[in-house]
This record gives sequence, structure tokens and C-alpha cells, in this order.
Amino acid sequence: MAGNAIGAMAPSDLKATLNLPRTDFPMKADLPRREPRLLEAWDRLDIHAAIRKGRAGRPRFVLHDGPPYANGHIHLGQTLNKILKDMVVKSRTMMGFDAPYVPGWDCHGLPIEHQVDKDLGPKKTAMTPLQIRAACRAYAEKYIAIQRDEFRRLGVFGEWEKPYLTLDPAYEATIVEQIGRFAEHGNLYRDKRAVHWCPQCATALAEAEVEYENRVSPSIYVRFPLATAALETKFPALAGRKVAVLIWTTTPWTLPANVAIALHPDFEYQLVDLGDEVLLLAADLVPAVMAVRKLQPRGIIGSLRGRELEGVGPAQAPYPFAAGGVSRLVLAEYVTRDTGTGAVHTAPGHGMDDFVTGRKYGLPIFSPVDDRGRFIEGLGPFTGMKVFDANASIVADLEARGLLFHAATVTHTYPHCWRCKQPIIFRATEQWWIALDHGDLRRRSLQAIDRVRWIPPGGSLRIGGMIGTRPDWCISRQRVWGVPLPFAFCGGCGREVVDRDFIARTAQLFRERGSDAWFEPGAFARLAAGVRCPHCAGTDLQARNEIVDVWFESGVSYLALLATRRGYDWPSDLYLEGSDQHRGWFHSSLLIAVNDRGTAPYTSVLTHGFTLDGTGRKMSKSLGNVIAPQEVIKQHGGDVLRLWVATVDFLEDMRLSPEILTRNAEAYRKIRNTCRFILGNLADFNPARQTLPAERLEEVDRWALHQLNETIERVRAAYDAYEFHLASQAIHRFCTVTLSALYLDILKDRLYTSAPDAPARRSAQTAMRSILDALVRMMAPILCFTAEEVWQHLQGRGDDAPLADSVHTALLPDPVALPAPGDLLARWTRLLEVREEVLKALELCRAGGTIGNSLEAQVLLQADGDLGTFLRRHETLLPDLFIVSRVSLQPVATPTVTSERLAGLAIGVERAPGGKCERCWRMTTDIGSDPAFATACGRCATAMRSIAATRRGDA
RNA sequence: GGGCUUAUAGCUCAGCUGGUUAGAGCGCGCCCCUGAUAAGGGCGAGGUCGGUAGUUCGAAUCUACCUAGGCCCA
Repeated sequence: MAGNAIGAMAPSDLKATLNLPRTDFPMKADLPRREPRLLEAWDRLDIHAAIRKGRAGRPRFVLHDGPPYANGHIHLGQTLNKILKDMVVKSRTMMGFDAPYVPGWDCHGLPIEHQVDKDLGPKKTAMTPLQIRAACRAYAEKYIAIQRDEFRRLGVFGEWEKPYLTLDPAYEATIVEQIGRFAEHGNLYRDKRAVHWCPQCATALAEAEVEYENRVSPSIYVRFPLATAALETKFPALAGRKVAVLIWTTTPWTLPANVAIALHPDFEYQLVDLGDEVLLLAADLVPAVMAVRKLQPRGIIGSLRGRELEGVGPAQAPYPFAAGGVSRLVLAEYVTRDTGTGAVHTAPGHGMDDFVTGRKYGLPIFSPVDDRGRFIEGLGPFTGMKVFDANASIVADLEARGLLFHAATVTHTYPHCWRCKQPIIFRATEQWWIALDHGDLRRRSLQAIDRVRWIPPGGSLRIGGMIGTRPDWCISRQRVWGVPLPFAFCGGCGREVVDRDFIARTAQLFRERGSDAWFEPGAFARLAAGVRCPHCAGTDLQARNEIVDVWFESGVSYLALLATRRGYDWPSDLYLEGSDQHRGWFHSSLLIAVNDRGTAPYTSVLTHGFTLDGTGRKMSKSLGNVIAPQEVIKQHGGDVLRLWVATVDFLEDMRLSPEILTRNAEAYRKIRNTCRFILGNLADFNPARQTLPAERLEEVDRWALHQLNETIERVRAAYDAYEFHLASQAIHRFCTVTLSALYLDILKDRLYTSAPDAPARRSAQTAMRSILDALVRMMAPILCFTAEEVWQHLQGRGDDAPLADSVHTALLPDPVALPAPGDLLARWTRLLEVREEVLKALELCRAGGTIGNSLEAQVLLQADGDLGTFLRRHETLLPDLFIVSRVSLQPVATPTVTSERLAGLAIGVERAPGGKCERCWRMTTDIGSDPAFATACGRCATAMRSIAATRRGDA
């Protein structure tokens, strides 16, 4: 300011004496462009190493990553999962924990092999297992790279350069070792299991390879003659009658393998008298069954519950091949009364349900069909027939023998092979199993569940129910892309060979060379050298290429991590996955860990729900409501996506829609702008030199800091409890309500118009600096990019105590130390109540056209008694608080508002007297009182003189 | 069909062990400002707490059933 021009300042010159916000922190976030630059900056900083180093020696907190499947681009669910994990890791890190994060990938298994199959087409048949495995590996590695980049783009910190992979040799060795642990404990056994089987392709199919198509099948009702001795005491009328259980089936070819008839324990079954015979079937289905033959029953001889029939009989199966033709009456819950007779022909060798029932009752698992779907030797007239061709012969045979009650056809959905499109069958095959009840594995697992903290608590019930009732675990797969099961088969007696040395050598081989080594010529012979068959002592051992279930692979993950990395403790602190993993990874990890170490691999398990569309429906291609994270990032940026994750209560299912994203983008902008405004007002503030002690702060500033402290407490508690939505809400609320609408609005006059170094202004800046410093730390786990951006702008301000390079190496804020508030908070609550009433009055006045900007107003307040005293005590604060030019405590003749909430308060609003100061825009009666400043008020004149004096001093 | 689970304003969430006219933020409508400006501020209108029936002096909060979702099984 030139001294000689002081008296004739134009409005623009006056403006130049204001301390308006200055910052190069952009208002427009432009996250899609800016975030990649921050990622690069973090790379240059080697942020992850820096954090690890900074937390070395601190109490550890291990969130163990559940490996996503290395297949395809990441979808919203995986995105949510990784962001949640990252917010846990970042918040725990900022709470002072050493919280490493090692991402992992699930690399083996059917989906990849399936896809590679498709890609290879007919070529695959000419390829060796090693060649196919190489193609699978390439496929997995391609998607690991893709997903890694996509996850990193979300701002997720972790050991991306050194993830754990289920195809790593060391990992594969752990898998084999853990299989060995089950073998040691005697939980492994080999037994039959019903699987989907394609007779055309001569291969087992996984559920994913089965397609359901319409097909026309026979629909036949068959009599199973029943021995009634046990029933005759109750129903004497049965004596001497021909009695049969009536079953219904669409697969006549499975009748030769029949061993039982399943009834529902709760259904009512009737003995229906048809004159020449008596049929037993479910009461509800009698009319429908009679209708197919247009019969009228003569009467009902008796009725009884399914459970009363258990073990009655037995009935006689049409064929003697299985169990000598005996068909037991057993109970099963899956029997329905929608169709059929309520009595279900049961062939455990040829049906999933049947198999389970067979297991339960100890029935023979008879599966007289070869790889090509032909009946094997010993099936009499059917030997050599293809099963679907045999249907007609069997129906004719039943007819001839008087066992056929009725035959028709039915169109229904039937499983078909994904590759050859032909109908498939169920067939019992030999598989490897882990026994759940041997060695108390199930009971010990249930006990381990009780010692884990499940969030939400329902998780305990959910996994407990599953572990409590699940059948034994089938861990073998007849596939190529996976870890070979470390077992041999005896060429002499044909039985399986489970050998400790063989398993140990296999583990060692895999550790050194990876599981591909299994397939190399001579490898098996070396592993089997010196091993004898425990059953017949034979030494002619043979390989069978079976691989382990991928759930077993991923279930080993924490043990594999412990085996290969230093500094991890058992068990981990947290597993965090979607609630579907109660059945999956939590489940398999638990069984393996309990078997190996007797405890769960986690002390707590946090689950999240699923991402749904805006109306609460699941996202699916067919509904066209899928939201791709890549699109969200392109449109809004990673921080907006992260903010969405942080605003929802993830324990339940979460909705996402364009509207919800827009909401979050707006909330984001509010937070961003709040930071920007504070940055702008700290432009000239040197915290090391200009910070005022807390006792000397203006009262509003102290109040604001108390609000900050309350927010800090809330946010810390929320992070501690993984309640990110409460943290984000507290942060957002603090920005909008406390700061933007109130505190910062009130502050503007003080910040802009005071002399830069005026204590009142430094007081505000002191508070704002504390606020922004705390705010940005609180934001960091959620808005990791923006927090960093703000942090960088907070630096390099002549700060004597430089900040850490990255906000992510800093700690969450502790509450600011303040003098005891006394009645400060109560008084301010009351002042703000008055403010609300005044704002209403101002609004009315504005609507009436008396004022526009509230600075044009003078507020008259009338209050008696206690409130009057209270207002007088705070009189000087009031104009700033209301952002008006003048407040006068005086009787109000014609109140604009008479408060309902505050008894006795009457508020009048009128235009403030005097003229408008061109500098501070307040209405005052002392414009031009300093002749040097004709258009400025006295307060501004003083400020400008002070500024001028300082500048001269500087010069 | 079974196990677990959800349902509070257009959106995201609070609402503790049942107790006065159910809260917040955003959005929306109207208005102000133009010295946070592709910003900022104010006021206001929105809910029969999914439905029904109970328990209770009293229920969004407890019970039963129903409806519509979700995950996992079958």
C-alpha cells in the first residue's frame, strides 16, 4: 500500500487489503485424472515400505486376505471387499498398529480350466497335462496382473509385488503337508460318491459344467411288493392281500440299482384298496395318482405317518442285482408331495439325494454302470446296454412282470453336459474324503467357533449350523489344473496307499519344483520308491492323477503365509469376507486349522453383505443392472467409490445406483471444498510460529475445537468397531453442519477483514489448522487420495515442523488439548438455539424484501429474566454469531418472530442503520470516521493502518 | 423346502435395555449471496417406522403370522 494513496482508495484497492482465501488446491477434484498421479507419487515414495518401517515393533494387527479367484476383471463385490479391507488396514495403521496386508489369489481350479478348455477347443485332447497346465497358469497369471492393477487403482495398500499365490511352489507344499496332517490323524479315507457323469465324454462334471435343458423322459409308476407282516397287527384287513408301495420315477434305468424307498417322516401315507391290490402312497397324492389311471379306490384300509413306516417291510425291488432285491423303507426330508407318490425310489449309486440317504442308512452304494454309461457284467438282460437305451427294455420288463402301474412321458428340465450337450447321469465314483467325526474334528471345530468373535454375531450360528450338519468333505477332483493328491494306488490289490514318506517327499518336490513336477516322467516312481501297499505289501504302485478341491487350497492360506513370511502370529486377528464365505473360506480354513493346530485361524471374523441395485435386487447381466467398478472410477473416481463403501452399513446388503453415486459425489465435494476453504485461509499461517495457546483462543474457536474433539472421539470409536459408516457420517456432518454452515461462515468476517497478524485472526487460524490437521487424518482411511492431496497442500507453508511425507504414515488425531470447558458448551448450545430463532426471523424479513444479505440487518432482541441476562453477557458476540451488522438488546415493539422454543424471546429485524462499509460490507454509522478512508468503517480503517504500518516495518 | 438375515422420509443412516408431537445429512421446493463462486448461506415440505394380528397403561422397539428382498443349502 503506497502511503500517499491512502486516502483515495477505490473499492478494488480496499479489497486488496482483505485476507481472502488463497490456495492452489483445486476445487474441481477431477479424480479420474488426479488419482493415478497420486498412485505414482506413492510409488515414488514407496509408501507401503515406509508405513511398514514406521510401524515396525508396534503391536501387530493382521487382517488376512481371502484370495479372490484369478479369473476376469474385478467386479463390484470384490471391489467392496478390498476397499473394506483397506479401510481396516489403513485405520488400524493410523491407530498405531503394525498392520501388514498381503493380498492373495486363488489360482487353481475348474473355472480357469473350464475357460482354457473353451479357448483351446479340440486342441486340448492332443495336449499333455503339462501343456494344459501351462495354459491354465498363463491364464491365471494374466488375470492376477489385471486384478492387481485394478485393486491398486482403488488406493489399496499392500504387498502387491509379493502377494501369496496358491500356485506358488511353497504354497503347494503347504497344501500337501496339510493333506498329510489329515492323513496322520486318520481322517482321510476313500469311498464312493455320486457325481455328475457324462457318458459321452466319459468324465465327471462339476456343477458349473452342467447345463439344464428340457428333455422328454419316461414317467412310470412302479409297484414294489411289500411284506406286510408288521402292519397286519394294526391293519388286519391287509392279511392275504397283495400290497405294494407305489413309486414314481423318470429314470427307469436306475431301478436295477434300487436298494430303498424313501418316505417323508411327516407325511401321511394311505393303504389304498383297489380291489385286486392295495397300494401304499402319500395321502395327498392319492387323487392325482388315481387320476392317471382313472381309478376309483374302493376304500382306505389305513393310514400312517412316514416315520411309522421306517423299517417296515421290506419291499421287494424289481431287480435282485443290488442288495438281493431288498428295498428298505427309509426316511428322507427331501421327499415332496408335489409330484409322484411320496415314495421315492432310492438308488444311492445314481442320485445325489439317494447317495446321502444311502450313507445315512448304511445302504450299499451300487452303481452298475461303466464310464461309457453301459450296464456292467452281471446285469442279466441289461448287461452292455446304454442306460438311456435300456429305459424301454426295463419298462417292457416291468409291464410283463405286472409291476408297472402306469407309464407315460414327461417333459422336464434335465442335466446335460456343457460340452457335448448330451444328457448326463449320476454315478457313484471313488473319491477321497475327510471324515468330520473322526478324532472329534467336528466337535473341536464347533468349540473353536465359540472362541471366535463373529461380526455380526449371527455368523456364529450360521457357520455352526453348517459345521454341525455337514457331511464328510470330498477333497478329490478328477481334473488337471490343481495340486495332485499325494497318494498312490496298489497295482496288486487295487487299493489306495496313504504313506507318510510319500506325502513328505511330494511336499518337498513341490516346494522345490512346483506341482508340475508330479507330471514329469519318472517323478512318481521316485516318490513311490520303497513304499509298500499297507494292505497287501505290494510294491507295484501306480499314480492316479487326481487333484485337491480348491477350497482345501485356499483353506490353507494362513498356514502357507506363516510358513513363508516372517513376523506373523497365530492366529490372525481378522478375516473379512462376504457372508457367503461361512460356507466357503471361513469354513474350510477352520477345519484345516483345527486339524493342524486345534484353533481357528482367526480371532474375529467380519462379514459384509452383497451389493444390490438401487431397488434391492441382485445385480445380474440379464437384469441389466450391473454397475462395474471400472466405470464408477472413470466417472467419479476411486475416492467416491470408497466413500460409498464407507457410507453404507456393510454388515447388511448394500445398494448402489447412479443416484446413490451422485449423492456420494456431492458429499465428497462438500468435504473437499471444506478442506479447500480452510487451506485457503491458512495460506499465510505458520503453525510453528503463529499458533496461539489454547487459553488465548476466542471463545468460538474453542467451541469449534470442542466440536472437533467430539468428532474425533466418535470417529476413533467407529474405526475401532469397523463402523465406517458412522465415521464417514461423523466426518461429513462435521464438515457440513459444524464447519461450513456455522463455524466457517461466522469466521469469514474475522479472517478477511482483520489485519493479517491480528490475534483474533491468528486465533481462528490456530483452530482451523488443528481442525484440518485432524480432519485430514480422520478422512485418510476412507478418502485416501483426497486426504493425501490435502496433506500435501498442508505442507511447505514455512512450517517449522514438517509433516510426515504421507498422511498415511501419520496417526489418527487425538483430541486437541483444551482448557476445561466449564459452562462453555452449555452456553453455546443455548446461543445456537437463539441463533436458529434469529435466522428464522431474518428469513421472514428477507422474504418481505427488507433485507437480502444478512449483513444488511440489525437484529433487535427482547428477553426477560435469565435469558435476558444471558444475552447481555454475550452481547458482543452476537453480531458475528448471526452474521448481521448490529444486534441491539431492547424492547421489541413489533416482533418479527416470537420464539416458541425460547420462552420470552422476541426478535425484531430491520435494516441496519448507517452506511455500508465498502471493505467489510457491514452497515455502520462510522463510515469515513478515519478521513484517510472515506468509504470504510472505523474498524476497517484501523486494520488498514495496522497493515500499512506492518508493511512499512517490513520494508 | 431348510438354515442365517434384512425391511425407519426420494437416498444413506441414527433411534441404548419398549415411554413425551420418530431424528440427522444429502436430495427436493422456495429464497439470499456473488470476497469458498461449476462455490457458500437460510427457510420449508417430506415418514400410518414393509403388512396384519397380538402382549402392554404405552411398541419403530417384544411375540406370531404374512409380503418382498439377500446369502448359503436342497
